[in-house]
Amino acid sequence: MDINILRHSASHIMADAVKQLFPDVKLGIGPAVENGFYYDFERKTPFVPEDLKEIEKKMHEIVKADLPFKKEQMPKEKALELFNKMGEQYKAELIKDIPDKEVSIYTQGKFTDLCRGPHVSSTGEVKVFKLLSIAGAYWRGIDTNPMLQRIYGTAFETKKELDDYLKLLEEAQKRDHRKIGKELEYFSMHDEIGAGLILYHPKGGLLRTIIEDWEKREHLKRGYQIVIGPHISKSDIWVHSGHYENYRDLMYIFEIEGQEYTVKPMNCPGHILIYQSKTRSYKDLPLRFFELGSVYRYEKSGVLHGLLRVRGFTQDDAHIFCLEEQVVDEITAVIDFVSYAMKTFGFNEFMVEISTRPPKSIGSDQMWKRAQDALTAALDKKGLKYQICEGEGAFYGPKIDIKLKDAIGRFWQCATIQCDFALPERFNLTYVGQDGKEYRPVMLHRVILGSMERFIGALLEHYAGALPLWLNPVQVAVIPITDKEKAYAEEVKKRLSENDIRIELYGQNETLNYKIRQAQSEKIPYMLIVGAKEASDKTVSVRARSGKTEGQIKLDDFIDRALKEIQRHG
RNA sequence: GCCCAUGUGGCUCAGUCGGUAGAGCACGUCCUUGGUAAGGACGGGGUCACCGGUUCAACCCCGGUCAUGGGCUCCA
Repeated sequence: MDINILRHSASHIMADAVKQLFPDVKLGIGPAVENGFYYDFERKTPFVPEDLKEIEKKMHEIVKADLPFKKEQMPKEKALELFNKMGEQYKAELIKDIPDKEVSIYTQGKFTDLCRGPHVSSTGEVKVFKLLSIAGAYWRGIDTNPMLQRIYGTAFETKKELDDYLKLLEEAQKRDHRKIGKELEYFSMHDEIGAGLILYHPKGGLLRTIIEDWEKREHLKRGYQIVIGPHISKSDIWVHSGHYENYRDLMYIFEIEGQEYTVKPMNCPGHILIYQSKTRSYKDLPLRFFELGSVYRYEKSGVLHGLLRVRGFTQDDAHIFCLEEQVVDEITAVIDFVSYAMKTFGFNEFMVEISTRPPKSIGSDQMWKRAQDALTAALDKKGLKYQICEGEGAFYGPKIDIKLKDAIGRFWQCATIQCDFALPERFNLTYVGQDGKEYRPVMLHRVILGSMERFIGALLEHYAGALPLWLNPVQVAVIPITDKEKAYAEEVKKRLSENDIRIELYGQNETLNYKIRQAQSEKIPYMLIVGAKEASDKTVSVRARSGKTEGQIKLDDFIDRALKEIQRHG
């Protein structure tokens, strides 16, 4: 059976139950969605969590009654009359927008709904379901429309599938980067600093440094040049670029001595100015400018979410200026870079999307077509499958988005590649061709990890906080059993530090068990336990984060092993 | 920005039909020197997010603000 049909039927049963319990509600829509279903209702007083239990109870009654879903086809006018009579103004509005002459309605028991169908044959088939949450949602998703009350639920064919799904939700909650970030002291946010602004604690700062160092090395290897721009600028540059017109409301703007300034919301114009700082020849291209660029955007308060949606963030941003005939190769190289990055950071699967021209955009149709053709050509060359998202592109060009699949199957938007024929036009960028004439370069915008913030959030959730050795801010905990081994513990610390292994010495006056527990809950990859035996033999006893222990091994052997593991990014 | 919920020591949370608060963990001191996930005792720490109102009296009731969470809309 198609799970979506089951869920759609479950949503009708829920609406039926809600109507029975709260006759004054008006129906919105109730489709099946990715992991379940929802139904929107207009109601003066919002639903409360206790209502969900009552609604579920009523739903079980409806299921038990095993009422058949009856389909009826009728002319639009008749349906309109029917739903108007029922006082369902939202349904009436939907009917008016249906282009066909006839519409179908479904009825189970006393509940009738406008619906394309299909449905299961009777309510008795919907045995396994659960209501999950209450939320507000705009009628038809338009923010000037009234806000309806939405109830989310899910349904499955078997109890086991439902239990597995609930377990997955629980697991996701355990991995929540906000929880882990706090527990493991990676970062924090503060009322006094402001919403969406991140304070990195020592461990978060170190993790970011490790990632940023990796980025710089890898970019230099691939022919990028590192550039750095200021965090504020006069507004003029954004007027020139067109961002001012499109995104003024989302920019931090302030005034100094009558001159308007903005906090940088993007890195591209800076890179463009660097490009323009001298006459460029076709021989210079491609030029690849890379910047770990911190940008600030005044995102609406309601969209902020942990590290995933913030107001201040640092992109691993680069702009590639190239000849049109180099575009496909450049995009291909970026895709290779992304694959390498993903593998390095431990993500094994990904999904690709192409987004096309949005309603609000600049540039000619011809430019958009050429840009999009270049993107698809590169993906085809790599043999990658992709989905097309109509109208989801940036205002200056189409883009490729790459989403990483994490350890529990969720997707994270990180890398994007955007093809831009528009900004070079707007800034009148040129290069001198072989014939001595001026030509327009193509500009590619791209990020590999996206933003440090979001990527760190993704990493923490992917690994549930247990970062691999090369990324973990603390790689080794040295745990002396008693104070008598302190001198040897210091020696071990020194030897590891000399080899650039990041260690923490657990020297407190506590029991061995206690210290192991601490190191374990901090998710430190290796614990080296040193007692009298180890001190006299110059060895360490190794306990891995997994709980696996091994007897004494030579300190040098451990260092060797650890360095190798770090090298292969384990 | 919109709808709903939440905001109590560093953390997790309890509590008061309105009479200025409590636990565990963490922290400090002392005792304990212990072989692979919590040794013991004592102690310090909160103007109950902020501002205003009602009241003899507000952490608790009302209004506003800020922040967080679940969604919607949005994401150059």
